[in-house]
Amino acid sequence: MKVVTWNVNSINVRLDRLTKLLKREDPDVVCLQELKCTEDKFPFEALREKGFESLVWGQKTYNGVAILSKTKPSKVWKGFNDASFDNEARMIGAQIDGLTVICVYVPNGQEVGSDKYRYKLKWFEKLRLFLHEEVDLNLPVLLCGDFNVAPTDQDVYDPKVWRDQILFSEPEKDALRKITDLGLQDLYRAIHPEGEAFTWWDYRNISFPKNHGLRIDFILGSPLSVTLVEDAYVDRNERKGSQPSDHAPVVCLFKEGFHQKKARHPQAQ
DNA sequence: ATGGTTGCTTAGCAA
Repeated sequence: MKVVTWNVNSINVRLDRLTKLLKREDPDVVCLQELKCTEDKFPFEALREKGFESLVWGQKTYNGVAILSKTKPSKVWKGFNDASFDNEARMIGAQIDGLTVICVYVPNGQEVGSDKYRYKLKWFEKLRLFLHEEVDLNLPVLLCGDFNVAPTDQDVYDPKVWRDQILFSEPEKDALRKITDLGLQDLYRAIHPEGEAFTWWDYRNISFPKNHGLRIDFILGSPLSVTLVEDAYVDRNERKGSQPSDHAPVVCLFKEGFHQKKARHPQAQ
């Protein structure tokens, strides 16, 4: 059982790279962010030919999220069912053979102190409440996506430069920590407690050749999923070559039996 | 140095 999350920065520009990734990694589930297209322009058929059914919440020009699966996923959420947040396509959730998969594209925030920054912090709090109230974290749950926050000093190339900057400010880190405090563990760090593994490099300033990156894309897992993690890595090579996304995919490999896992302590309602 | 690059859309915004 393999899960991939990737901010593609336009699904149609990245379709060729995506189909090669599907062949190379042979994942079971793929979470995509920043589709930058509406559902009528989403390449359902091209992905079906590669063996994947797609669940899509699109938006014109901006945002857009999708979950691809070899087995047909059932839609459980498109957004928070809250009109004050659901004008932007940033969250989609699916049930896939007893596994709950939630795919998020957290707002970037643009600049510390801006309106977009305040919206980002509110969005994080909405996500936390949603997870707390609507998701049974005693079951196998994966929360995957672009969180637009680097949690620790080793997740940025120069913590002194990034101190209090967007993607690394303390309120953003606190907001992410409140998500992980629900019991959702960073599965990359479960396998690799130390060391750099950036997932995003700005297109500007030749950031990638200088490895001026941040680790802001994660697969977070509920306790049952942590017990089954076998491996986790960043597909850094995907950032190389012609027309890359500015993000690299994050991959998580699980032992067999994931779908059979049942909660030991069903959540009291 | 208020820069730089990419994508969507077509001059300006978002990242």
